[in-house]
This record gives sequence, C-alpha cells and structure tokens, in this order.
Amino acid sequence: MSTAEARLRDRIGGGRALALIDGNSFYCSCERVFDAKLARVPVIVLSNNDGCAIARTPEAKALGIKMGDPYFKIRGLCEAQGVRVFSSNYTLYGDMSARINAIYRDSTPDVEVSSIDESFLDLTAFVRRDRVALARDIRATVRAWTGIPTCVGIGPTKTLAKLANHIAKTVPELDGVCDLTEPTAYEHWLCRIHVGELWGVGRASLPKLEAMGIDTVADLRDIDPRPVRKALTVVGERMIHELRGVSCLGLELVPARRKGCAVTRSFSGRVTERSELEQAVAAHATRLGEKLRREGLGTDHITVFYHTSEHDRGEPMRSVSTMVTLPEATNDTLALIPAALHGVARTWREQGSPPWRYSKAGVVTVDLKPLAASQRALIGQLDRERAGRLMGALDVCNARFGRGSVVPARAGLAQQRRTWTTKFEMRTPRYTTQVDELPVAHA
DNA sequence: AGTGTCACCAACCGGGCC
DNA sequence: TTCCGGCCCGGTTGGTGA
Repeated sequence: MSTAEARLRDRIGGGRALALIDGNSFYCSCERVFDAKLARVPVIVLSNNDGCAIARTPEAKALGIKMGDPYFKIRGLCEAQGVRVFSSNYTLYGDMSARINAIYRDSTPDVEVSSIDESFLDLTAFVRRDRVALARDIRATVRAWTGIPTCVGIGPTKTLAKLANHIAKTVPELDGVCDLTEPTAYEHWLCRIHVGELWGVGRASLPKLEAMGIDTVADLRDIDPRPVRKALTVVGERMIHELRGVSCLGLELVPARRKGCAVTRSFSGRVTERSELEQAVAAHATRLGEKLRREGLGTDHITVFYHTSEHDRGEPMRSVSTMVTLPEATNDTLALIPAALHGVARTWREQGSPPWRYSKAGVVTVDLKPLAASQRALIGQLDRERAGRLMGALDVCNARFGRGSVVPARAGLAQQRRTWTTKFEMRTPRYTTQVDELPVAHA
C-alpha cells in the first residue's frame, strides 16, 4: 500500500483510537493474586455448580484443557497433572474488576466497562506515540497495584481494538500491546489472522464465511458486503465496515439502563419433587427482587422456566416456560415469589415412572421499567410504601450479614437445601470484600 | 452422578388492524 | 362481504461473547 493510501485509511478511521484492555485468564489471575504458590502452575476456574472450565492459565491450556470442558471429564487429567482447580468466586472477581477500572479512569474518564474483565478506553486525544506509551503504563500500574496481568489492543474501531487485543495476547514479542491505528501494523496483521478469531464470528458464522472463500480477516475486509449481510445479517456487514475503519459501534460511557434481568441456575443434582422445584424458583425470585431493587427497576411480568437436561439421553424430556403477569410493575420479593410459584402451579405435571428429572430452573424478565415512573394499576394496586420499607430492611440485613441471611421461608431454609442448591466446593475466600475472610499475613 | 450464566441483538412469524 | 398488502406488535428463536 502506498503512503497516500495509508494516509487515506488513517483518515477513514477518523483519527479515532480506542483501546481494549482485558485481564489475562482473568479469574485465574484473581486466584493467583492471593496465593503465590499458584504462579506458573496450571490453574482453572469452574463455572457455577462446578460444571465446566471457564478460565484457564496458559499452563492449563497447554495441557489441552478447553474452554467449556466439563469438569467431570477432565478431573483425572487435573489430578494427574497437578492442575489447581477453583469454583468461581464472583464476589472476588467483581471487586478486582472495580479496582482495575478505577485505575483506567485515572488516565481518561472515557471508559466503557464492557464486561467483568474488559474495558474500552477512548485514547483519541493522545497522539499515536503517546498511546502506546500510555498503554504500557496502564498495564504496569494494574500489574503493580492489583497483581493482574493485562493486554491492550488499540484500533480505530471497537472491532479493530478487539482484534489488536487478540494479537497482543498471542504474539509474545509485542509485550502485551498491539496498535492497529499504525498503518504498517494494520496491513501486516489483518492478512495473518484467521477470520474465526474475529469478535462476532462464532461457531455458526464461521462455516458460512469459509464457504464464501473467506480465510483471513483481510479477506473479510475486502469482500463485497452484500452476500455477507445476506448470510450473517447486518451484524456481518457492520463487521466489514468496522474492519475498514468505519465505526459502527459507539463507545457507551454511560451504561444503558438494563432491559432485562435473569436469575437461572442448574441444580447440583436432579430435582423430581415439586416442593424442591418451588424452593428453587422462590429463591431465584428472591434474588431477582434484590437485583431489581438495587437499580430501582420493576417488572409487571416474569417468565418462569424449568427443564430436564439435554445430556440425560434416553430419559423423559420436558421443558416448561410460562409467563406470569403481575397487576403492576414491582420489585417486591413478596409479590414476585407468589407470581413465580403460580408459574410452577400452572405447569407442574404429576410425575410418572420414570419421572422427569429436572436439571435447571430460572426466573426471567424483559421490559424492565424504572419504578418511580411506572404506570400504577387501577385494580390490584400493591402497597409500595409498606413493601418498600420491608424490602429495604431485608436488603440491609443481607448486606450486613451476607446474602441469604434473611430470606422468605418459601425460598428454603439452609438445612432443606440439598438437591437443588448450586455447588461451589472449591471456592476461595472473598478476600477483598468480607472482613472475616481477609487474607492473614504471618510475620 | 455430573456439561454455566447472563445480556443483548436481529430475524422471523403470526395476529390484529386498516 | 372477502381478500390482500403493509405495518406494528409481541413473542420466539438463534447467535454471540465472556
């Protein structure tokens, strides 16, 4: 590419520079912060219920442990190879994430927190040389202050920043930073990265692109967008424009009000009793209420679902999903629980033999509304004042004594919770957020 | 014995309506 | 009266990433 073309392409990017910073094997790195013996040994963190591997250090990846591998299938390998295995500790990871984002905000206020371990930073105001220097500085600070290793990708659009981050992670010589606003680097890398690595290309889209003869990211950038739009919808077309430097995905500095909220869990065993299913559903409704109250949101209908496992081949299968309407929008646990239980009552079928063995249940809402502004019911109005005071007291107790200290009896008392509660058998302490779980230093 | 949770988007489809 | 097309809607489905 000529210099003139390079300048043009630079201008097409609008001179914008976005950085995507993320934590390397984030959950594993959080565990390593609190146990020096975990350095350089393979570490994995499991999903809820100790089901699958969802975070792996490079040492664990090298042993062939894949993202999403069921733990019961790799357990032998882990024991033989000395892999350190942890249940997920979201309280800890969430707190580490907040600390890291506070460090990012020391460099620029323009930060979009896009997930628990990734944030976009707008570096447009910095000249190119300073951007890379700043990226190295941020990495070093996060490492020094929190112990978490990170990588930084810089590009004129989100898609290119994300791609740059992937390159920074996989090419050791780059020392954790890749800048694709640099035209030479842009030309160099796009034709060397497989299109399957691109953000937005998953298991369904990849074969479609391959069928169109697309192999590298550069192939996708240079193809006629129309057939791609036909196969991958506007999402695919947007990807092409983003790769060309035309920004289609804006930076969202103010988190948008959430539109939906779900609480879903697999059971640690299989549930066959109606009373156990009811306990689980009531507990999920309780948690839903907590989440909605925290954000001042309410809902006037909830969907309750429960189903057997796809993996239980040869057993009777059943999947239930039902929507229950409330008289008006609420986040009162004592209104949500009866609604959720109504969903069970309406759909429960007496067990035959063999019985349905349910593996998972959940409570889901869409269309959340800010409660202050929501339409009041003409009939069946709920007593918001009274419910508000009661729920406020409940939330205060649970904040002080730990979640689940005070729960409605329908959600089950500790000694009744057997078959359905989630497993976390290998969870580390919540080092940074619970006083009684602080790490102890021995002098 | 046992295979995660959650949010969001886009497409699609059927029903109601004009 | 019936049919049709276009539009909006609500609900469902499938895809994605982390």
